[in-house]
Amino acid sequence: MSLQYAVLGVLEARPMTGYELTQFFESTARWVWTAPQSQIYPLLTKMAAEGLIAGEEQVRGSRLKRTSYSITDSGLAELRRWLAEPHAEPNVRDAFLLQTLFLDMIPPEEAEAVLRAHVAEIRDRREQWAAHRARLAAADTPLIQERLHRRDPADHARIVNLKTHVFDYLIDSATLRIEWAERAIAIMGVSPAVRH
Amino acid sequence: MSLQYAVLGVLEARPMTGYELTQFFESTARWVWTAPQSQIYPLLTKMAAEGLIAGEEQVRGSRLKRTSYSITDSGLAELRRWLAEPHAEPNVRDAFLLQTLFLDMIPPEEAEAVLRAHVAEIRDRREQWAAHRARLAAADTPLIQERLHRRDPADHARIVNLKTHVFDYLIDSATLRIEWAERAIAIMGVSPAVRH
DNA sequence: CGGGGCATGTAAGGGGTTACATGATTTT
DNA sequence: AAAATCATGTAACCCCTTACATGCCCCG
Repeated sequence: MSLQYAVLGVLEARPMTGYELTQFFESTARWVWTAPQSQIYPLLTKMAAEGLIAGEEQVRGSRLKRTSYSITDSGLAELRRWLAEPHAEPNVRDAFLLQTLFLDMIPPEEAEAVLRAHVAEIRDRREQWAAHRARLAAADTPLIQERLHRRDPADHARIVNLKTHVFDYLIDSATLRIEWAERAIAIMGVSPAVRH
Repeated sequence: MSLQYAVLGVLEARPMTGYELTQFFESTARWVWTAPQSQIYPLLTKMAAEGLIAGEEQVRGSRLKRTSYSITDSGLAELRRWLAEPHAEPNVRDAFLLQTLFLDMIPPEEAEAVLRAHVAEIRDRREQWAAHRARLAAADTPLIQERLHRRDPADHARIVNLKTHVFDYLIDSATLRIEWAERAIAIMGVSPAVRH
């Protein structure tokens, strides 16, 4: 249940409500770990019951209530425990590779269209990762600023570098996949160039 | 439900029993799509009911029964339909990147140990992918031989190239991840070299 | 005759997806 | 006054994981 640790990691920066976490996991965090709203609320209830986070009810307007959750000492300890532990890699389950494996069973033009659609999608993702990487490198997101605020300034560069490095991986892996898919198109033998 | 299409793709090479498919998805195919035995048998029953595959009961010895499943015309058509369709990329959910993102919260030595364990695991996987790639490139697995057998010899090179290309991706992505994790260790600032 | 491989099932539980549902508050 | 946004829930369903369960066949 990694989502739990993603939530703890986010709340380490500052307290948030379920709504804010939902926004976050459907927007920014989406690029490393996605979670829909229907997963967030039950998880917060469960984590609060376990004492990993503490919820404080706030009143907006006259009646509307919202709960702001902050990480507890116990939550921070549990996060640190998880972080220090190596975890087995999940099983490989890549639908796109599976599809490519059998692409010789359909006409080359159709196979090429599938590969091109994939390239377009990965290009989009890469752009968004690159944009976020730039914002992180400049320490220009609200969350990173609040996070750095309570850390030793001597460590700021190291923390920012580590986070941008994660996005570097996402960007580089997208590039690898794009170039790989383009070579796959050549192998399919549609392009006259490779037919020589 | 990609497992269904993985099964169809395998059965296109030759008919197999549930047991053989289980072996296959826990060994060779494991490197692209894993599936445990408990998923295979119910799926085969379901697919046979839908007419995508046809099961033929065989008798081994006096009483032991086993069912050999072959792909039907309808199954082949469904596989081709799926292959020609572009599929949306799944949401990103990478527990290791998540862990790395927060690795500044634990002592550098512990963080380094986590990264090194990861590198070791990916190295193992890369070796096995490379071994399988070599076997594929030489058309030296039983399945690829049976698959090629019923295809136009003019297409053999293209089919083998496409399959080895898939394993090239797995190998290259492992290399990327290893190098990335090693740079992450440098960023953690444990090694005196980077501290200058 | 015992152990390992062949062969097929099922059951419980976790996590994720999609969709439905409700109501208050703020903005236009 | 309507529309957008804030805010929180729930329910059904699918896929996957782990584990338990059963029995036959073949080889040594």
